[in-house]
Amino acid sequence: MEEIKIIQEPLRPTSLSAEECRRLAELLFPQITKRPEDYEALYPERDLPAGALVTRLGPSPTGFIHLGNLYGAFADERLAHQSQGVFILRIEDTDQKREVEGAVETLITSLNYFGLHFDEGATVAGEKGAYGPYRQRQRAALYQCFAKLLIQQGRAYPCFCTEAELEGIRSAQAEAKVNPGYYGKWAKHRDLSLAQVKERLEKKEAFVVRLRSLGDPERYFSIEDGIRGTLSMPENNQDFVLLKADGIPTYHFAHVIDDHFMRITHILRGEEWLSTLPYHIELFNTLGWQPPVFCHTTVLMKMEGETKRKLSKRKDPELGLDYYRSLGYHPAAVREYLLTVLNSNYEEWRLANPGLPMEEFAFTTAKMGSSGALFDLNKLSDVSKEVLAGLSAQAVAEFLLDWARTYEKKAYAVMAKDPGYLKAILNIGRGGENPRKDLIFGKQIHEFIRFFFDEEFIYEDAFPENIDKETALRLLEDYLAGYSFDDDNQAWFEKVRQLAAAHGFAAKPKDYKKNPEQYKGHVGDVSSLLRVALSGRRNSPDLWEIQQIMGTERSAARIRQAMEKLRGA
RNA sequence: GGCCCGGUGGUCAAGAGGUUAAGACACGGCCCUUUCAAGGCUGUAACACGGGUUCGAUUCCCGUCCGGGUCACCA
Repeated sequence: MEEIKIIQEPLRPTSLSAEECRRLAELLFPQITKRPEDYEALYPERDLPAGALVTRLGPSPTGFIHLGNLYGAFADERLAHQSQGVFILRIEDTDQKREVEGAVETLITSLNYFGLHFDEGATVAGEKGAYGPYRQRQRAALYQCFAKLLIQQGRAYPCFCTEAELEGIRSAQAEAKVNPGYYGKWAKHRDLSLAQVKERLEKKEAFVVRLRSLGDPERYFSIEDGIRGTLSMPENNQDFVLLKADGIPTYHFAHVIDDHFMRITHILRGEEWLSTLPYHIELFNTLGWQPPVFCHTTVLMKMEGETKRKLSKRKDPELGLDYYRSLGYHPAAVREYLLTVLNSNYEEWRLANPGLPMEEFAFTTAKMGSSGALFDLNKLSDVSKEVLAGLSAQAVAEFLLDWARTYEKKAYAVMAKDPGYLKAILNIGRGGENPRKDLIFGKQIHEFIRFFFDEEFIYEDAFPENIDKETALRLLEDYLAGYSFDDDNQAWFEKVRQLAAAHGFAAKPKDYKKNPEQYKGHVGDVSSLLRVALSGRRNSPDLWEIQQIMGTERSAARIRQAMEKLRGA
């Protein structure tokens, strides 16, 4: 990775003396007694094989994750695990207001469901790993230690501005047509004297800690992004907030400190962080730490009307992970889909290696796209069909039942009654060179196979219109008389041909096409009649096979039921 | 609006200074076929625009346009 230009000479050093800075720090953080080097010792460099990557997922516990989050998380997971590195779950709970009860548990369960497992970090039970705690609010003392350090160094200061004062600054800036923000001469409390601070403190005024930025936005630095290559950005000059009034850090401060002390090597995050990268770089430089490799992923987009839009948790609840889970998408299918979106060469690899587990694919950040990808349901379906077609009937049956048990209880009761039957149904067209691919997700599979179950059987389609009622009844009656479970597929269909011929239908469609006036129809029409009788549908898998699975009794009952229906009609 | 990131068929995308500009999904046609699914063959369809640099630009540079992101004591 390329070296980052270090921001050097202070533009406007603090007006306080070194001694005053020390006293200020002590005044603000008397309770902080640990020193920076204590933390360096507490969280040592990791002893990992060469080339091992340490990545982290840092969700905020707002109780909702969508496909876009999974997308990034999956990249993190692959990078860590394929390099024998470490994959960490860190809960970024610095915003108490937005926290949702139980969100962490939901989050972990969901991620696990989709095959993401963490080596270190927060767990449902608590946490594991030597670099914890992994919930940021529990690391308050650590952040405060470094806030204190920066104040000692004259690189941070307390700011007592109220909401109204900040608003005043913003409107003045708007009027003057300059960039908004707390910086330079607009940073009112940047040069408060020690006495002034004391005075406000005595009045119990709340304060935040801000960085005393030394950057100059006229100057640019370049940085190598793991996904996007060389990036050119202006230096930061914002005195952004490090510690909020409650003593809890902002994302910016927590991110830099945690990623340093958890010894993270690669930071994957959404491109919405690109514009604050200069904040983070200034912080890393100020603290004298080597920044990890930044990898800014593209956000997953959604089509809204004519335009693309970033996935939003508020507007797109249907893109929430639980949505896919509740519809019964197989986790492997979702993973497979995500991988095709994540790495452009994955599909190619998959085509060449149909049988290999996806873990063997060499995932790289360089192959990740940097333009916004649209979530493509068609593609997900296709991938899903492919994945399900590759599983055994047993595996599909288990998956289907697991899904139905929680999301489709009635269906579960029906399907679970006879596991052998269910398995036989799901085995239709499975295996071999060109398996059927009509199963996509749980709910859809259930719809697809429900006609096999008497409890759920209904006539979804009408009987063929070109066969009159009398003929239809006679056909069904004769069919019933001639049917034998022991016939093989060919023998069975031969009988259907004969049956068709006996009732004035062409035994072969070609004959019918040649002389349509000589026939009532052709064998296909007769099949169609049988198909509706047996399955309630005009389209279904192979009829002979269906009857083999349903058995003589059930099949015969269906035929009789159809006759009843015809008579009644 | 400032700043940042992007722009190759409908979608996802490969690609290199000279290619007939891959592939996948979707869509159309044909074949196979008792329906469906699968399979085989095949077709429609793309380098945002304008300037440069160059013998040659979709590829490099600049501008324009378009899309997205971000400008919080949210992450």
